[in-house]
Amino acid sequence: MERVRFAPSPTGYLHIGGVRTALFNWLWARKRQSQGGGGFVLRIEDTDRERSTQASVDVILDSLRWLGLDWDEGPGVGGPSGPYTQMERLPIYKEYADLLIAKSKAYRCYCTKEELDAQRAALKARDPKAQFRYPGTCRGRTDAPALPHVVRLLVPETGSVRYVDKVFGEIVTPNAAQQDFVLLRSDGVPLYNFGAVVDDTSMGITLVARGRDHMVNTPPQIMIYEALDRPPPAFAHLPMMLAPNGEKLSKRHGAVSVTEYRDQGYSPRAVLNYLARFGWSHGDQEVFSLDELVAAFDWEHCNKSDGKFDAKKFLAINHEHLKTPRLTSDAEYAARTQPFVAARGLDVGVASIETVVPLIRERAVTFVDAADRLDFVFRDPPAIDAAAATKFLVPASAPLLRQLAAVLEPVEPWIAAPLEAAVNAWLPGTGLPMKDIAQPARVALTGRTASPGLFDVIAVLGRTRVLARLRAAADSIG
RNA sequence: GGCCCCAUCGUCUAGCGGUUAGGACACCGGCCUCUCACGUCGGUAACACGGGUUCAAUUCCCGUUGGGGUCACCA
Repeated sequence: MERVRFAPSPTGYLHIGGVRTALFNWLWARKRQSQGGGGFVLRIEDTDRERSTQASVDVILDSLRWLGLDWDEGPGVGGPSGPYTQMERLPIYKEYADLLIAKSKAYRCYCTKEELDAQRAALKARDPKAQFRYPGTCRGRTDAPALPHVVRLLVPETGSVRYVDKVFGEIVTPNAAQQDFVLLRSDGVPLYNFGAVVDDTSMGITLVARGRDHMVNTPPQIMIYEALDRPPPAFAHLPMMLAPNGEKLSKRHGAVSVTEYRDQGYSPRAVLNYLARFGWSHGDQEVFSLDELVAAFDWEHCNKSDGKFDAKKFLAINHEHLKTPRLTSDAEYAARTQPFVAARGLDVGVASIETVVPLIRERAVTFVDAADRLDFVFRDPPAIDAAAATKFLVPASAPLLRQLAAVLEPVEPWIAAPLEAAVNAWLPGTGLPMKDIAQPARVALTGRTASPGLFDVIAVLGRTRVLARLRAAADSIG
């Protein structure tokens, strides 16, 4: 059984790059699950007590839930390998550290941070280019567990660590590049590499997939597995998602937290679709449902080179998902749009919205955009755009709007085709082209110069409101 | 600087020795048309450079250049 995990640090919002890591793991777990066995574990790595907060844990869990990335084990759902929060696992790390010390694979170090900082500074002063490595001061020192100490791994001076990355292939790193790094801090809290290894091995993780920025952590982690006499999991590193200018993607480059995209009216599956296609491909296919992603995902087609985030393409993918009923049903579309309609001060139920989704499906690029385009349907009287009125609600159009109202009034049934037929029958007598009547009518009915097709608008609004709006507009012209 | 990684249109990518180097987004035109979209047709646009290997390199190897990651009692 393949077991993967996502192990975020609760030090802020869930970053879009983090979502991609979670997604790839999740996709793999779900794919394996469909093939017989797969598990997705969520673990909170909160050992950085300075920056970790419960609020952040909540945001991360909410974000994952919104995205639909459910976990089989972890916070909220439990599981046999808990607890799933590192600060609740301190005894386990101590147990593993003691084991390593007993096996002489690790040792207690009594050097203080101040002493080490001083050594680092001294070296830097002597040779600015030199790289400080812990000199192994406490390697042979008499053990005194009662004294304050950290636990360091005894790293071999020679040799190298080799592993085969699922996306990068064979990676060889000389041991000389490592030092006797710290496993456990003096307060008993593990450092990242040790905590990750102890958790991954004790939770039965078989594949670790994470960002390429973690690739440098893999050799030391493998050393820990070896010291523990535990088989290391497989590793897969994902290329990084950079900002358009090649820098690390951060707040100053625009929205990077999942919640922002949620609030901007993105579809969670569009977010996942864009992220999945970033660093991974499946022939020429660009648009995927979640099921298609699960079925198609593999490590072989993961890319090795870093990429740059493209907000425009992201938006285009979102538009694609909103356009396609197969990817976003009317019901879901309405449910996701409703909060944004409500935010505009319109008290409208999901059911009412659902009936008009077809009107704006091809046009709206986000659910926020959808709410905006639907405003005229639910606001009565409609908000008339001043510029639109100045341009089209001119004296000459007043009689036309009244005539149009008269032409439409008796139409039966009140649906697009006969309504359009009625107007087409009337039009020749006016000697005007359709656009000369359509634009003033559009502004009168929707308040804007751009809207869904005029006859769809007329049909949806209903006889009463159409006649009222046309006549009100004509009256307003004076 | 040490160690590690990467390199196809502006961007995301297909390609796994022989292709008119394909798709998508973006951009620019045409068509459709009651507006805006959608749709559709077409266009501009890429193998970083230098050596090898080979009958043949975008593809394999080496180097150069460029870019990135990381060097903590952060993760």
